Amino acid sequence: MGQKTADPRAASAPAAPLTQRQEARRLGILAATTRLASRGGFDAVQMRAVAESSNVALGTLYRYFPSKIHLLVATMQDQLEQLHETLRKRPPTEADPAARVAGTLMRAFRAMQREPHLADAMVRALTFADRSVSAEVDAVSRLTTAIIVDAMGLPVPPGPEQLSVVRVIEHTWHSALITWLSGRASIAQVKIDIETVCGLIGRR
Amino acid sequence: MGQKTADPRAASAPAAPLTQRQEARRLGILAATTRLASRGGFDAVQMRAVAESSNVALGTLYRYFPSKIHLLVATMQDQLEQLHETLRKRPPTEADPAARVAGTLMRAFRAMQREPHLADAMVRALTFADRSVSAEVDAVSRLTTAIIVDAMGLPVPPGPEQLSVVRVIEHTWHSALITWLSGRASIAQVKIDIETVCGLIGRR
DNA sequence: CGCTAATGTGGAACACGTTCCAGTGATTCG
DNA sequence: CGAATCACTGGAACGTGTTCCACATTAGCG
Repeated sequence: MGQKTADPRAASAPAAPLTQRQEARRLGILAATTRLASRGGFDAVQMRAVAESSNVALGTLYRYFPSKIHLLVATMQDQLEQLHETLRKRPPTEADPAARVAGTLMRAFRAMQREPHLADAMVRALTFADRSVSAEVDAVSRLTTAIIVDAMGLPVPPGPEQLSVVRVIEHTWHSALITWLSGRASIAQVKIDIETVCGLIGRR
Repeated sequence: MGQKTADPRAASAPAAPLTQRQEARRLGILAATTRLASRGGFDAVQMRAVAESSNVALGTLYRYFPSKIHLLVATMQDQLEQLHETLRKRPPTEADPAARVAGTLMRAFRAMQREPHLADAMVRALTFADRSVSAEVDAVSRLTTAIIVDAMGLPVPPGPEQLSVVRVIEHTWHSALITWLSGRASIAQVKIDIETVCGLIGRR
């Protein structure tokens, strides 16, 4: 009676396998979301509009993504995966680990500047998410961590102290992004903040 | 035409003076908000409920606070002012500036733990706020900065580098709070993150 | 091929933030 | 005191996220 079988994508791995059609639908929804978000930001991503724009019924949209927040967090995950891919192909070249991390984050930041509305939608969703989205937000967080750890060029299993530093960098990254998106900090200030926090790297 | 006279409290100082009745109303609204938030968090702060609970018509509530976000950010400002007051009376006693800041933030954190729902409502509002609330969010940010600067025991005008450090600490504080509130980080982890970022103090 | 369960469709309905308005005080100024 | 202005009330109305439901389509499976 209760469960209507598994959602088509509970967290990431151990969910229903998704047929081709379903995967295509999912991607279509994410594409529509990106499109709408790139225009009007968070507010423009209206569930009815997403459904229409991706040729899917509202109920179906909600079956794939149980809330607007889930949808936008999934979009962020999508974008981050692309970024991670790009970064793997052309990794940062700076000599100093701290500079590599700062450079990587600034690259990501520049990508956000190109699509500020999209960035707005994704970041607002990320920080507004409550416990019901924690699994998905966690996935995004792991991705971000991976990107930073890669940039640091750490030996595979980083120690707990290094992980703390990475977490603090991630905190600063998110929060600085928010202050920029809400117009309370300039691009230059975000840069300074990122560089400042990267000063934590390579110290004990 | 257009402006319906000044809102009863645009940002902070240069607004309409507010009569006693009005100030009382304002405080009543904030009290009702705190009450409701302390129970059910962000979702429980429903504008109709706030209006009813503070014996004010919905339209009046909106005249005082133009949105739910404004209302919650104002509540946070209120709480922070109280905290600042408390801290001024009993300042941190640690010898090291970094330890003083960490201790101060942990004290604030403990206050949040006592009212997690209230904290949830306020912090979610703070990070969800868009440009239309930037003045109010800025006021909160200035208050937070003041608290941290006080704890550092800095000479009155801190240099730009020190201000960057303070901003990074603030970023970490907000973001760590969010991860705790959404159940993705433990209290211990928040403590570690705060202590880690405080390692930036007293260097350079 | 037909049966059955799972999926998808279209749309109504509901909740809550927000806006608006007509009427009723309350306050101030002449 | 009278009049004008402003604030407050009560409530209707609207938009958007979310839920629900009756029906249609699809996909596997004997």
